Amino acid sequence: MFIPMPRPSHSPRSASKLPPDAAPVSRRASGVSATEAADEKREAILDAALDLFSERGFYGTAVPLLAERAKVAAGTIYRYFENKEAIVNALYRRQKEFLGHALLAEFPFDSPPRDQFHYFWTSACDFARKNPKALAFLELHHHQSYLDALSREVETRVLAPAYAFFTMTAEKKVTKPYPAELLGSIVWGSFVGLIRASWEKRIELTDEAIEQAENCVWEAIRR
Amino acid sequence: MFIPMPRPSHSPRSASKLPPDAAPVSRRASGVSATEAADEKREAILDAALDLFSERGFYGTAVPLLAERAKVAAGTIYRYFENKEAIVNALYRRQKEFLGHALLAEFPFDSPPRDQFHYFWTSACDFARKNPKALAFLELHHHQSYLDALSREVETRVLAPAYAFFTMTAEKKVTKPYPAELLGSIVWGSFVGLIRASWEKRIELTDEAIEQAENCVWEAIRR
DNA sequence: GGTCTTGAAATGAACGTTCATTCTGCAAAA
DNA sequence: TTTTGCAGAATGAACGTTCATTTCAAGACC
Repeated sequence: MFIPMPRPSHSPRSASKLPPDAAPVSRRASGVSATEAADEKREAILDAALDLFSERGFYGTAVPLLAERAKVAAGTIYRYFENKEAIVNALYRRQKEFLGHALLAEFPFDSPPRDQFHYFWTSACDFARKNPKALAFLELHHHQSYLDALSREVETRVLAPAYAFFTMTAEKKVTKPYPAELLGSIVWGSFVGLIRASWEKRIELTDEAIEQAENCVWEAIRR
Repeated sequence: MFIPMPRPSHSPRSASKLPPDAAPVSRRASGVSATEAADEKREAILDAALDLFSERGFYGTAVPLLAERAKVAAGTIYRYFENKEAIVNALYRRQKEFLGHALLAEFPFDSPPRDQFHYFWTSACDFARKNPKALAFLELHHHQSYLDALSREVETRVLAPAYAFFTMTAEKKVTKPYPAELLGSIVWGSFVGLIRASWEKRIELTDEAIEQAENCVWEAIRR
């Protein structure tokens, strides 16, 4: 039988203070399976969070539901994350970095700008097709109040190469002599518009449609 | 002393069934001031809802906070709206219609497509500058699960003229021979991208920037 | 005077979070 | 080889709070 006890008003969670963004690590350095299991659980929580946050948003997702989806108990979540905000921030950073890597992984730095743009456009569409939830999550949670300074920093860092590209191409007189931020917002806006249209079944995201859109957007920015 | 009563699981709100989207109306047809006062209160609630929903989203906005912002008691809200969902739906419909009217009010039906596009682009940017919250609300709540069939119908109806425009201009060989939905998603996506960039202070939405963006987007779609 | 409107208070449900307890697996002891 | 001890991981009921919603006494209005 359960007997409720008077509880200390602010117990400092004993000795182990959780590092802000890391999985808890077993004390023995040699053992692997325990750490792996912990990592798996953290992954399961983040996977469930991606599912739910991208569909229902941050406030629309209850922690107990998140726990159920991740197949862990509600309390377990708080072994891996300080609170609900920490989950959304960890996920945001991860997905933003993931997107950044997808766009930069094989970027043809030595190719002409038109080819570089082609690489960007097809990589971005590929990312959207393969990771629709990741993109939906990033767009839905972008610039929200619960994102912390580190998440915003990641955002800025991932965006930086795009501005560099548009500054460079404008200098080379390949693209229009407009601010890099303006061209960037049109390109990214078009991309998001296209992807959202495909999510809402207004268009089908075929290779042909992607190529047509690329053609449009290049015409938008080229001089 | 309060004696809790068993409550009907779905009480039909006594005699007067609230019409889904109208303010409660006094029974007398001649009287004005009471009806006006009721209308004012309804407006105050919708105004507060626009403020809060556009900043914090649907789930992130608490009804008591909404009441406080509208300078009305929480209970009063339920005299004007059946529930929280009814508020967001009423607001969505109103703002979508508002946007539709802004874009169609003085549409130059007899002008050449390029001029029509210019009218669309400047009207849309004007709307975004004058009603940033309305646009933020519409973009944030677009295609969300709590929007009902009527709201989606309004969405479709307001979108229809845009498709008609792109179909017509493609037939006239003015714009690229691509599906209207594809061109539409690129144009609207660019517009939203531009406006969001201005909200996030990445660009300043000057007349010059609007003109440059218009130039880009027209180049994107023109043949 | 009778009807309608109001909003403070009340309500139960659901929220994020906590923590006493149980489970688990390995290492030392037997 | 088996048993025992124990620390870390996991659990889920309970907590205090806040949520959306309802109630109802008192005032406003014709």
